[in-house]
Amino acid sequence: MRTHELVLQWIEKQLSDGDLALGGRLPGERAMAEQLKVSRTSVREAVRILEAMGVVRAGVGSGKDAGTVVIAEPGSALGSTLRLHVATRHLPVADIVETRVLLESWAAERAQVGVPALEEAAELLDQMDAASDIDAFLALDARFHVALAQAAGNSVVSAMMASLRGAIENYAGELTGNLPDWNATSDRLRAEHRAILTAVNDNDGGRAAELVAAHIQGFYTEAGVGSGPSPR
Amino acid sequence: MRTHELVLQWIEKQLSDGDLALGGRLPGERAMAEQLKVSRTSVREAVRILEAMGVVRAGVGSGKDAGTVVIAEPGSALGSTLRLHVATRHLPVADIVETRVLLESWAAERAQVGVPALEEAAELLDQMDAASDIDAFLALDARFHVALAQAAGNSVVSAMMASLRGAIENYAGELTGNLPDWNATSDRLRAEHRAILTAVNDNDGGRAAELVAAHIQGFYTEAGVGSGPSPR
DNA sequence: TAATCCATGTGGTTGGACCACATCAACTAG
DNA sequence: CTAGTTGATGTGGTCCAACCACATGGATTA
Repeated sequence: MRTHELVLQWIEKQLSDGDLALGGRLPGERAMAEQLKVSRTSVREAVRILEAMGVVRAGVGSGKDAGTVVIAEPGSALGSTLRLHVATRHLPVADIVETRVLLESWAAERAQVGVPALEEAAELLDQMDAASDIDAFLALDARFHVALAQAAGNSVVSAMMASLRGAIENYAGELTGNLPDWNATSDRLRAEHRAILTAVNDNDGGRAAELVAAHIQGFYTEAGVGSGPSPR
Repeated sequence: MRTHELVLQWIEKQLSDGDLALGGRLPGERAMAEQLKVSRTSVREAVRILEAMGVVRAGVGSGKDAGTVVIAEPGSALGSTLRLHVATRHLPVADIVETRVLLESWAAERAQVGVPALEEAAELLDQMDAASDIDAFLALDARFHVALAQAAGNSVVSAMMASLRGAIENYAGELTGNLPDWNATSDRLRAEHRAILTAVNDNDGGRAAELVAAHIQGFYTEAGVGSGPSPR
């Protein structure tokens, strides 16, 4: 077993045993190295991996944001992983879109009316009406879909949703340039968003799921993805 | 931007541009360090992250298994990430089980008859009949479910399925000790597996999906998970 | 009293050294 | 000429010692 894996094991045990909780701080790199009888290099390699997994965040200096603290951001970590595998052509974009339809439909069908995430989703729609440029619109769009997924109350589904969205984020941004009429498209997307949220708030899960599926597939089909092999 | 992130960016670009393909070898750590004008340490940190993401595999020595090779194993990488987040209590086991039901039901419904994965699944069932100890049974069980998921032809769903299974693998192993009668349980599981595979081969996707959902939920319910808060 | 300076502790980076390992070519003994 | 041995080579794995940038907070000073 390699040295940095030993460090990883030790930290994972601290987490499992509850000795290290969310928001807690890891010992300094030098302290851990001395305690585990390994070099600081190996400790750093382990911390790097945890950072890539979204389990910790490292900050320099001293005070509030300093040190290596335990966080919980599986979404961005999974997103980076998926993005890399998309780059290797091992994961086709079409499969990611299909999976996104699957997860988001499920979430829309089970979204619980009255949770904070739905209120946030409604606010985001208002902001999208006022959004001027495409990038701002897409950023709000991403947050809307994540909020919708959160309303179902399954943190794993939420995390995977966010990661799928993140994995093809740049890709989606490039696609908008190919659309024939962005204004028309954005108007349609806005209307579809409203319809989805209305269906959810009416407790019509089945309809919400159908609308979500059509919404996502519609966008990528219009942009030239979703049917046929991945163009990337 | 930190130095190792620069290296990551460079490698990701090599992958995106196709200069580095699956099965290809990265330049040696010393060569990359010199080329990118960074220290070998930073290069190593980047390689570590890619290794944790299941994008590369590092091997010492020389020859066939030596050097840093591009691979594609998102499943195990995502599994490790999820396992860590379960350790932080951020991802409840119940949510993972629920997500697994979602993905596997979907896959069972869309499994394509005649693909190699289904043949492998059938062979695994035969091996499970001969499995003596619990661990061997569970290992074959895991492979069966992964094979079933692969039959749907969506690599993202397959990878996520494998990762979910891996994230709670140890957990599932511990649970079997709490079962009242393992022999009875394993007989039931075997029968359910046969029924699922039969439904798939009969092109009865709906029934296959129902059977899979009941199969997974049944196991975890019997073992004391799936309802109520996570016990871990 | 208020502004400044510096000691302290954090992660970030570097260069160099050495190790274990696997291969392959050159060499040597038969 | 063949078969076995040996050493050169190149890979990742590990460690060390030093230095940097940064943020804080207490000591010092105007």
